[in-house]
Amino acid sequence: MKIYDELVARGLIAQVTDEAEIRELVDNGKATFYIGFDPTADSLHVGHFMALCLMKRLQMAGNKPVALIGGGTGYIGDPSGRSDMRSMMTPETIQHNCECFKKQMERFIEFGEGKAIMVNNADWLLDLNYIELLREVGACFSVNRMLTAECYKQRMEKGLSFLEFNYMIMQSYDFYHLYKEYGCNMQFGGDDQWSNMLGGTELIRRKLGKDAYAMTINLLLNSEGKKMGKTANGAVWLDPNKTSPFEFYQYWRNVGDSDVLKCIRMLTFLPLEEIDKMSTWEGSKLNEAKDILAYELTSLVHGKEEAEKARENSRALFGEGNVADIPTTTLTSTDFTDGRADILTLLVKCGLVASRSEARRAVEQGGVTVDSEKVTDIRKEYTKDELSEGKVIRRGKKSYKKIIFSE
RNA sequence: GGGGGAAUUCCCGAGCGGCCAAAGGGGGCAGACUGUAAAUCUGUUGUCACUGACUUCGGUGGUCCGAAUCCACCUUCCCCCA
Repeated sequence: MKIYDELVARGLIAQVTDEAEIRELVDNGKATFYIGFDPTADSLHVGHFMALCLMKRLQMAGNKPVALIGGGTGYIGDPSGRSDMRSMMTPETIQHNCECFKKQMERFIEFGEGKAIMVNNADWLLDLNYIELLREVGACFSVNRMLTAECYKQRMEKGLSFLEFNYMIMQSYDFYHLYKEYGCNMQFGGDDQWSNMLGGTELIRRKLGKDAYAMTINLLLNSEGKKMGKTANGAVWLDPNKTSPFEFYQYWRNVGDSDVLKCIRMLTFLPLEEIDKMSTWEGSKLNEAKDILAYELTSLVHGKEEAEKARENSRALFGEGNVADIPTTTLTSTDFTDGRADILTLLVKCGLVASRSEARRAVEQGGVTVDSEKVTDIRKEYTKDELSEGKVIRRGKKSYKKIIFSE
């Protein structure tokens, strides 16, 4: 199966400017394509991960990827897919985020001679001259047309600043620049980028009279149409310090039944035939698919070893087996009063709850377990001796900590 | 530039000068049921020394025995006209 068909089969392709032409380019390794990443945070997240996978898939098919870091566009902020204004980032933050992105990307994609290249649009955007730009590029855009773009329509009610309105122009300029500089003839991006990407192809056509192509990938939505990769605490990050491998694993282990197959198809590199076999699985059998999904992804992002650990710990925690390596909090004498510490203190100290009030509630509602024994008394106390061996304290089904006393 | 409106707890959103830690919904958390799923039901959701006390309603002052509620100024946002 050629790469284009595979992308279709995996449900990745959302919109394309010219299917026949793109298929031809991509299948024969003749595409030099770019994907842009705006440094909105100090770590990549799942959405970026999908884009990186796409890069990898296309790279394996012989195409040349260009990873663009939005060190320049980050100064503006993309209004697409947002109902509110982005807060402006300081140059320092942008710089820092760019560095973080760069490091993370290098783990997924091979950069170097004849391989992928990485560029930063700060290098050409920051020095643009306003008047020159207006004359050179601004003349090619119709405000009337821009306003009809879906991404702006959504913002017409809430308000759209001129700053953000210009984002599309900057992104278009990027494409134009890369086309001239690197012969980059194709752009990929999330489906919310469609209008911005079309802006680029059009600019290239107008300025250079050449054709360039754009293709968007489907956003990863769950069965309810909400973006995946988000938790109550924010995004699921690729940085192990922000989202631990275990949490990462658990996120995927817990996806809804109706989303498992889709995720496996879109995010993993498992062969399609194997995935098709899974599609007949039903009911509790689907748990196996979830396990595969979680393992595969954790392994891609954090490496085999971490994936192995996360899987083992999960099994130990939710099934049988010994919990081998779990997050541990070490207490010292100062955490004890008269050599004792009550359950509420322990819960707070190990970070399972935010306050003593919350700890109290958790205990009162029967959600706290110490070494598999339910704790119901909020005054229950533990001595240093009892904790010197370490105890596993668990809040609810899914959060737990090992707590240990050490002089 | 002129006129009008708004700011409440994680979010949306009610809120009469005392009965307001503040309705309702969403979300979160916990429990039951399960398959670490979904749906459903129940409880809970400011803090603490928890049958009580303390700190919250954009900010700063003021009126009052008493202010989320009234007044003044400030900040921010939105709408209409230009």
